[in-house]
Amino acid sequence: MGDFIIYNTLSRKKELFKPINPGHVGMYVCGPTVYGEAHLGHSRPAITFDLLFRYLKYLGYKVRYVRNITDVGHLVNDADEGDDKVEGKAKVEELEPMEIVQRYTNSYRRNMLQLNVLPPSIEPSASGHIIEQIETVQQMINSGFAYEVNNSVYFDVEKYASIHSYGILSGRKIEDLYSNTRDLDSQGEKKSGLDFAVWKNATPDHIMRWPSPWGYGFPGWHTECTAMSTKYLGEPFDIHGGGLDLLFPHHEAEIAQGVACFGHSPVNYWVHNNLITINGQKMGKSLGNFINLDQLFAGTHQLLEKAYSPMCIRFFILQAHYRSPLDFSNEALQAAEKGLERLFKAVTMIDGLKISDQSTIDVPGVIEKCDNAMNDDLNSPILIAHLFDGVKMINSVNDGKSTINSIDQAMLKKLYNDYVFDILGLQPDISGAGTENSKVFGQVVDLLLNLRIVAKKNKDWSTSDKIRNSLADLGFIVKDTKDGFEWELKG
RNA sequence: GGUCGGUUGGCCGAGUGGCUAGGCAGCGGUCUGCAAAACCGCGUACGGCGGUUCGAAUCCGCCAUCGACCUCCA
Repeated sequence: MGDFIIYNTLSRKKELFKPINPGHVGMYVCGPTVYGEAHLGHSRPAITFDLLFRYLKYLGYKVRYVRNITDVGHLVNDADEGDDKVEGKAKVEELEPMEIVQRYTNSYRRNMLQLNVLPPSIEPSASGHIIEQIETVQQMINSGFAYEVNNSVYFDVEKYASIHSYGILSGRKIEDLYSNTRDLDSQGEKKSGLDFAVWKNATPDHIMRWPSPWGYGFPGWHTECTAMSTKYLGEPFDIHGGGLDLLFPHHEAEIAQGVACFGHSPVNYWVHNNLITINGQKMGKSLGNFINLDQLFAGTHQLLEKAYSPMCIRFFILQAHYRSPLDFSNEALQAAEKGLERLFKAVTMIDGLKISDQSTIDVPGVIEKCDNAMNDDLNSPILIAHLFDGVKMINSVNDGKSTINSIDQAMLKKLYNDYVFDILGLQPDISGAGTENSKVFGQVVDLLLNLRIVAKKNKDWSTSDKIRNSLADLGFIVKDTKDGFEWELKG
């Protein structure tokens, strides 16, 4: 567990990571609201924190990773008015809200599996933690930072700000917030426009409502994260992650709620991933550039020139640093696709490299650079750059222009296993490989190409080209090597 | 309007006060019956204008521009 540095939004600095309990890390990440298909936007935090999860484990930490499923409490329009998102979707589709929740939870998990995102240790849902949330609300009332009005409970931001500082995470000043609140009229029953609901009264026409000390209702939009993160990770806990768009007000409110409940800040390290744009534009439903992951994998969106595999998407996202904005375009994705292919190809060549007594390549140097890159705030693009330096070495040895000894070969093997597969979580497409059918199939192709070798020996170029061209028409790429051939089937 | 963050070669995308990022595409070469792959070499970029400095793409100021957040959003 070396010196792992991570950027903390709270201090706006890179900090040395030190867990509360040596050897153990508690991490909470804001998961999806399950009222629609998972889209491109969901992939970035999932992959970013998957990378962090994997790297912490690689460093030897025992990690408890909690990622919630929000299935209640997020409102469609104004913060404290309008319908619950899940309930709204349920009405449109004429389904039980829990059917909506189940359907989109399933599809989210399926998409995450495709992206090779590891399942979190615990995946709690808001609707399954109503009792905990009621307790959290009660704690806020007891400490004097929340008040009840007409069967709803609101967080008293003004009172909180008079004692603690509201806005430490997002860098906002309370005065600015007042002057910038767009809609002072919608204050309604709240004491102040800045106050937010922690428990909301619900009339009988709401389907999703639960009994509470304040009557029937549902929890406010920030309550679940405070209740569930501290239930499973304690307080304070180590890392809280999420998209940059959640910084304000969601995470700011979580800090305030945590302080109100426990008397101290609930989280040591706040980590935020940047957002994704498409052709330089923000992704938005109204802009027509909202791409679901299924559409991306199938190539069925009008902005897509082709389908992109989940691994291509994963690699593309990892080629940018998690705190930088990332722009999706067909050109960029296709570049990533080709690069990834080259990387995988080199990895499969390591085992077959010719061993020499001496190495003319610097394997330990590459390893050190890779470690340094990841230790510096998860710099996956730098890591990948160094892995490509290694690719050059592998190819060069394979080409007979450099040599490698057995020790370096073993180190190289471990390096790529650790970094490509375990940490970056990239995996070659192995669908269909290894089955009895595909074995026989491969043998048939080998047979044809062996015939071609004979033709080549006889300088019968017309036969040799016919075999290659015919196979090419069927989607095979044939490459001659010094002592034989290679082939692959393009999907 | 407020807060914050960008602006890097054909495209994507790192980065540091002086030392080649990397990927993709392109060009030239080696290899090959041809091709593909691979290898070698090449392009010499940092929004604009000032300033600090022996030296700035990297620090400071101003301007331009883009974006995020300020309202549910990953």
